[in-house]
Amino acid sequence: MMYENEKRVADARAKVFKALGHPTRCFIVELLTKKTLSVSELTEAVNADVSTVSKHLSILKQAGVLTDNKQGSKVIYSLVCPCIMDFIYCIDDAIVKDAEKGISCILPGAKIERKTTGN
Amino acid sequence: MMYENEKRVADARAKVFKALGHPTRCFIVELLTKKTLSVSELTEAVNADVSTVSKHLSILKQAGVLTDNKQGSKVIYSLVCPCIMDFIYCIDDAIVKDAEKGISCILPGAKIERKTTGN
DNA sequence: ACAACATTTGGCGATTTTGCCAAACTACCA
DNA sequence: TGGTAGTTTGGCAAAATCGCCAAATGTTGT
Repeated sequence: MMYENEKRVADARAKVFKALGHPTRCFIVELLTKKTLSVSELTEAVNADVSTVSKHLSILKQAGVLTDNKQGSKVIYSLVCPCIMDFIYCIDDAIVKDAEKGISCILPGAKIERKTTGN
Repeated sequence: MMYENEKRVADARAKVFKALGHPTRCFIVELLTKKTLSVSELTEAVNADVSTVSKHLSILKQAGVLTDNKQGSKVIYSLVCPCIMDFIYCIDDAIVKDAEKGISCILPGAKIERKTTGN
């Protein structure tokens, strides 16, 4: 963390990870891989206050994970880069491997369903 | 977020992301792609209090990102799964793409050096 | 212009994270 | 056994995050 550039790179990466580091936000990202959704649709899906969801969306957008698109009075959110999901699957693999090796059972009893390439 | 399993998966994923969601921890992970390092070596590299670094390491270990290995009085940390770095590069790509598209310039002026496959 | 819907923003208490210091603990060595 | 280097843990104050409510803003249709 000595040099400026290192610091900047670490900050930029951490910002993205931090944005994804909340269960609701992870879930939102997953939902958006299937199709674009409005704030109210997302709100219903995640079962939280609209204002809370709006703030989560703002954090994800700020981090560059999502974009929004105004359609009438609705705001439609979508993934900037669907590759983010590949990336989440990579995490899943690591989690599952961990569980198998008994190193640390992060995910007790949960089933992770992984999509095949087609979407 | 309605069903138990969805919640558990989101929690597990978020835990990993959260662990990576701090500049110092991101940097530690990057250092460990090059070679395994002891707590004191890492402490010097990141320029923070030993106790702080130790706690960061504990968080990364708890999340399943790192393992440790006691060698004498030293504790050597290493990446559980080097694939985590591919995954960080994937983030970098997204960041750079963003910057290029001007959607959100997350990383003003920083140069991200990406390793080729050989390490 | 008004009402109804969709979303964002401000604010606030509650909780969590962060980073330093001091103290405890462990392993090695003289 | 005492000393020292390496690491972890406890504690605490400062800072950040979270989630809800209320209020403001924007949009559509009448």
